[in-house]
Amino acid sequence: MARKTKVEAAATREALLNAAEEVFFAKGVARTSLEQIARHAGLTRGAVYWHFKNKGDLFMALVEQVHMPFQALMEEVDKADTQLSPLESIRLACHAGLVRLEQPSYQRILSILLHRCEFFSDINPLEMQDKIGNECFEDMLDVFVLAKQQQLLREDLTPEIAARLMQAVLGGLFQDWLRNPGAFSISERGGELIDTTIRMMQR
Amino acid sequence: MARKTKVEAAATREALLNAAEEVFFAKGVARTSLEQIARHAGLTRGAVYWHFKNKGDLFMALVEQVHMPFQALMEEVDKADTQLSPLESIRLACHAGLVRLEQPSYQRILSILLHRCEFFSDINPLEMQDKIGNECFEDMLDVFVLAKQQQLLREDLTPEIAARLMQAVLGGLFQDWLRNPGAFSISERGGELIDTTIRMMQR
DNA sequence: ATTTATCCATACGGTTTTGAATGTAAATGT
DNA sequence: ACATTTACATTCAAAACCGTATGGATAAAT
Repeated sequence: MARKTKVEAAATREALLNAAEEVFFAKGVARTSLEQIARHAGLTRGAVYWHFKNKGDLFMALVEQVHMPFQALMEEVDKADTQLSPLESIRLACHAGLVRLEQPSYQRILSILLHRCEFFSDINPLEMQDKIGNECFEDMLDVFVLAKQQQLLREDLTPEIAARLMQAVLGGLFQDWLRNPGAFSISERGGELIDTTIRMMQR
Repeated sequence: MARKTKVEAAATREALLNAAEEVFFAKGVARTSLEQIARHAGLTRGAVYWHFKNKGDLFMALVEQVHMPFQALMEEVDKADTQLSPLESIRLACHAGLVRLEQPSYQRILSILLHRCEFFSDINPLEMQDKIGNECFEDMLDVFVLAKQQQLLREDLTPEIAARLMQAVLGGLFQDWLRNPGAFSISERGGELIDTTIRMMQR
C-alpha cells in the first residue's frame, strides 16, 4: 500500500473514529469486531492496528472526545454574566450541558459509554463513569456551599444533600434520555426538571 | 451420564443460575462464555444447553428473578398502614424498594442488567430497562395525581413533573450506587434523598 | 419387568476474531 | 538521488466459542 501524507493519515484516523462511533452505537462495543469498523470506514484492519493499539485504545480515544467537565460549563456561564447568584450559575450551567448533549456526536458517544459497553481488556467503563460523576459532584458541591453561605438554600438542606440530589436528577435524566433519545427533547424536559429542582431548593 | 431425579435436576438448574449470576457480575455478560458458567457450577456446557436454549435464554431467566413492580411495594406499605397520605405512601414504598436492593442477589442482577450487559442475540437490555422505568413511572404518576387533588403538592408542581423528578432521582441513585455498592449504604443515603425530595415537593 | 424418556457429559465441525508477520509503494528526510 | 520511514493491505496461525450430535446410565412411566 502506498504511503499517505500526514494530513491524509490524520483523516483516516478520524474516519476510523467516526466509523467506530457509528458501529459501536448501532451494535454495542462487544459485538463489533475491528474488521467491521475498518470496513465501515472503507479500510482494513491494518489501518486500525496502525493507528490504535487495540479495541480498548480505540475506545479510549473515542471517549476522550466528549470530556466535558462541569467547571468548564460554570466558567462559560459566569463569563457571559458575572453577576449570577450561585444557584443561577448551576441552573444555567446545567442548561448549557443539556444543549451540548443534543449534539449527535456527544449523544452517541455518551450512550456508548453508559449503555453500550461492558468491561473489556483493561478498560473499565464503570470507573470512567464514576470518575466523571464524582468530578461533577465536587464542582457542584463547591457552588452549593457558596449558596448555603449566602442563605439561599432551605434551612433543612445541606450543601452535600443538595449536590447529591442534583447529581442524581441529572444522572437519572441522562440515563432515561440516552436510552431512548427520540422519546423527548432533553433540553426541554430536562430544563423543566432542573428549574423545578433549583426552585424547590430555595428558601 | 446418569439420569437425575426431578429435584436433583431442579437443583442443577438453580446452580447454573447462581453461577451465571456470579460470573456475569464479575466479568460482564459478553465476556463470559457458557463454558465458564458451566465450569463455575461444576458442570459442563451440556447441562447449560439442556436447561436453557442459549445465553439469551439464561439471561432472561436470571432477570425475571428480580422483577419488582412499584405497585407491589405500594400495596405492601398500604397494607401495613391503611391511613397513609399519598406522599407518605410513595416515600415508604421507595424506602421498601431500597431495602430490597440491599439483598445481594437483587443488587448483582440489577447491576448486570444496568451496567454489565449489552445487546446480544435477540435480547435488548435497554428495552427492558425502559419497560421497568415506564412501569414505575405510571404507577407513581397515579399517586402523585391523587396528591395533587388533595392539595398536597406545591402549586408550581404538576403531577407529571413530580413523577418525572422522582423517577430521575431514583434512577440516578440506583445508577450511582450499583456502580460502586461499597461506597455508601443505599438505604441511608437514598432514604435521605427520598425524604428531602418529598419534603421539598410539599406545599 | 420392560420400555421410554430424561439429564447430562463428551465429541465434532464450523465460524469468528484476534495479534502479529509480511509486503509494498509512496512520502519524507538527507 | 538515495535511503529510510510511513501508512496501510494482505496473509497467517492460533484461540475461543457456539450449536448440535451422540452416548449412556438411570429415573420414571407402563
